[in-house]
Amino acid sequence: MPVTISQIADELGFSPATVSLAIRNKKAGKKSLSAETVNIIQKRAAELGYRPNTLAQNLTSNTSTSVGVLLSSLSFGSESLLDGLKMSFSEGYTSFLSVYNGDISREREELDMLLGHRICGLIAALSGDCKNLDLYRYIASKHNMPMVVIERSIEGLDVPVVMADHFNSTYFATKALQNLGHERIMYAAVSFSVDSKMITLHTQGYTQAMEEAGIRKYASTNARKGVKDWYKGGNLRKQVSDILEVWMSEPKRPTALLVDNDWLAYEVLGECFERGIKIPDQLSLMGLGDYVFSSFPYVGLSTVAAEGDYPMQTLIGREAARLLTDIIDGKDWNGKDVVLPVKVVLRATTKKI
Amino acid sequence: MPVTISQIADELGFSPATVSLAIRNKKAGKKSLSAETVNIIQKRAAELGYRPNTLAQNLTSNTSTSVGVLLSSLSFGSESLLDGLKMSFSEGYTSFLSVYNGDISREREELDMLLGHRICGLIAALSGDCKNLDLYRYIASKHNMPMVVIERSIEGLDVPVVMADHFNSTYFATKALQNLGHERIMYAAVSFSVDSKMITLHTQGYTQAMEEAGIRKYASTNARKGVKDWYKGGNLRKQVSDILEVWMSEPKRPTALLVDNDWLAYEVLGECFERGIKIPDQLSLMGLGDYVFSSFPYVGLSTVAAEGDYPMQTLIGREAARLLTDIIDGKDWNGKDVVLPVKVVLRATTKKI
DNA sequence: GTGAAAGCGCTAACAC
DNA sequence: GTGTTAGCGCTTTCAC
Repeated sequence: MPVTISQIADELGFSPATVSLAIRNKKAGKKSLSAETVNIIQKRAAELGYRPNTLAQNLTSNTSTSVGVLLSSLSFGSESLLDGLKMSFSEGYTSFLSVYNGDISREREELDMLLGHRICGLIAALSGDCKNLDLYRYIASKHNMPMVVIERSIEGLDVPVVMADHFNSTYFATKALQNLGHERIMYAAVSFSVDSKMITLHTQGYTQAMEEAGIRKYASTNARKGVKDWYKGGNLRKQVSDILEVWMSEPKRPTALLVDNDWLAYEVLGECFERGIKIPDQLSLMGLGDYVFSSFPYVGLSTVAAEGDYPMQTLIGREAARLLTDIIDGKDWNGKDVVLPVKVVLRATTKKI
Repeated sequence: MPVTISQIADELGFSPATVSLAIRNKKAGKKSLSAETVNIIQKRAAELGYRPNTLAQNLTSNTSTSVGVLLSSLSFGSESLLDGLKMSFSEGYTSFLSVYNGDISREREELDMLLGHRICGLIAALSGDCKNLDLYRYIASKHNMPMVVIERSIEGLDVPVVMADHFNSTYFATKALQNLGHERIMYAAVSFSVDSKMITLHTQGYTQAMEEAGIRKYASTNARKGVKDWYKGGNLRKQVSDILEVWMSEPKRPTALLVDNDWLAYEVLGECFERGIKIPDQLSLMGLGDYVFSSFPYVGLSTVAAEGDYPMQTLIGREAARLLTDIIDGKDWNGKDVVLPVKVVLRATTKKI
C-alpha cells in the first residue's frame, strides 16, 4: 500500500494540509510554511518514497493530464505515429493507448473507458468505415472534448484533422514522371474501404496532372476486403497480378506505374521480378509514402515522402499532439486542417525516357 | 462537466447510494432495489450519458485496472509488440503508454507518473544499458508491483521475463545451413549496447552448433554506437561493409553468412547487390527475426521466425500480457521465464551446396 | 505558521 | 427497499 499524506502527517505530528503544502512547496494564502517544516516533511516524504495519488489529485481538482490515443489498428507505421505523439506531448501528459481493430462495439467500449478515466483530450485515428461518427460528434460537442482526428475528417464535426497532402502526393508524383519524359502513366490503387477519401484525393491529383499535360489517363482501382494484415508480404498478390495484367493488356503499355502506396510497390517489385519484367528498364515504378524499406539500397523505390527528415506518420503524430495541447490550453483553433507537405524522392525504380 | 451520481439522485429524488446500486445492478446486503427504481434510474442515466468516474471508483476501491507499458523506444516492431499486448489484455484493462527513448531521467519520470496513476501492473521493455535497475527492483519489491520484463532480465530481481529463444535461433539457423551442406559458416552481429545478452546467446548458439559439427568458426561482432534509427535504410552501411570485407579477406571464403537480424541482412543484400556478389550463388544469407519485409517475394530472406503464424514481437506481447494478468489475479508465477520457440524459414537467399 | 473542515465522485456498511 | 454515514487521498479556504 503506497504511502499517503496523512500517514506522513501522523508520523511527523503535522496536519495533512501542512504536509500537502510542504510537499508541493506552496504557500497557504499569504503566509508560507517555515523552511524547517518544509525540510522535515520533504525529507521524510522522499525517504518513504511518497508519490501523490494522481487519481485523488485529479478528483479534487477536477482536471486531468491524461490524453486518450484511440487507433483503429496497430499496423506498420503506427509505431512512428506513436513516436511522434509521445515526442510532442510535453512531459506532464500521460497517454492511454486504445485499439479496437476495426471492431465497432469495441470502439465504443474503448471510448467509454477513456471517458471514464476523464481524459483531457483525444487523438483519434479512425478506420475508413467508421460507424460511430455520431459518438464522436457527441463526445466533441456534449463533453466539449478537445480532439484531433488523424488522416480522416468527420463530417458535421468541427474538429481539426491532421493528414498528409494526398492530393499533391499523386500530383507531384505524376508531374515528376512526366518530367522524366513519361507520357503513358498508369495509376493503380487497392482500396480497403468504401469511402476512401485518401484514394479519392490521390485519383484527383493524378487526374489533374494528366489533364494539365493533356495526356490520356490509365487508372485502375482494385477493391480488397479486409484491412487486417494487408501489409504482409504476399497478401496483395492477386491485386498486384491484376494490375500487371491490365498494364500488359494495353496495346501501348504505360511506361510508368504509380501505385497507391509503397507496400503495393514492393509487391509489384516482387511480381515483376518473377515475371521477368525489368524495372526500371521496361517500367518505371513509383510508390507513395516512403516507408522504411524504400530507402534500402536493395530496394531504392522512388516515392513520395514527407518534407523534412521524418517519416510522415511521425510528423502527423507530432502535429496532432501539438494541436491537441494547444486546444487543451484554450488556444483557439483557426479552423484549418493541417495538411502536411510532401516531396518526390527519385531513386532507382524510375528512369528517364 | 460530466454527469455525476448525485445529480441523477437529486433529479430523481433518490439517494446517491441507491443510484449507485441501481446503475451497477447490485443489491445492498440481502435486499435488492425494486425493479422499477432500477429501470427509472438506468433509463435516466443512459439519457444523460452518465459514465462512472473511474478515478473516483479506483480511489474508493483502492484498486485499478490500468497497466503501464514502458518502452525504451518506439521503433520498428513496437507496433507488433503493442498489438500483442492489447490483444491479450482482457477488455477490463486500460493501458498507459510510456516511452523514454533511452533517456534515464525520463525513464524515472515516466515510472513516477505510472506509479502516481496507481497502475496495477507494469510491462517493461528496457533498453540494453538500463541504469535504473535499482528503481525497478524497488518498485517490484517495495510496491509489490506485478511486473513482466520483455526481452531482457534484471539481475537480482525475481520477475518473469518473456523473450525469444535467442540461443536456439542461431543454433537452429547454423544447423540448417549445415544441413544445406555448408561448412564455412560466418556469423556477424552489430552490437548496440554494452551488455547485449541477446548477442551473447546468439553467439553461443552459433558456437555450439559449429563445435558439435567440429568445424571452424567465423564470428565477427561489430560495435555501433547509438541505437536511435539504426533500422533506417543505409544506417548500417559502414558496419555491413566491414562485415563483407572480413568475409572477402578470408583465404577460403565462407559459403554462408548468418547475420544477427533481418535488417542487417537487408543491408547485406543491398551491399552485395552493389558489389555484384550473387546471393545465394556466391553466398548464402540468413537473417534472424523474420521481419515483415523478409517474406516479400522480392526479398525472400531465409531467416528464423517465431513458431506459429505471428510475428515474434506479437507473441511476446501476448505472453507478457497473459503473464501479467495472471500475476495480478494472484496466480503464482512458476519462477520460469517464458522463452518463445523459434523455427527456421528457408527462402530464396540460401541454397544447397 | 499551522490546523480543521469541507468537498471532489463514488461505494460499502449499516440504519430505518 | 432506500437513505445515512463515513471514507478513499488529496487540496483549498479560512480560522486560529
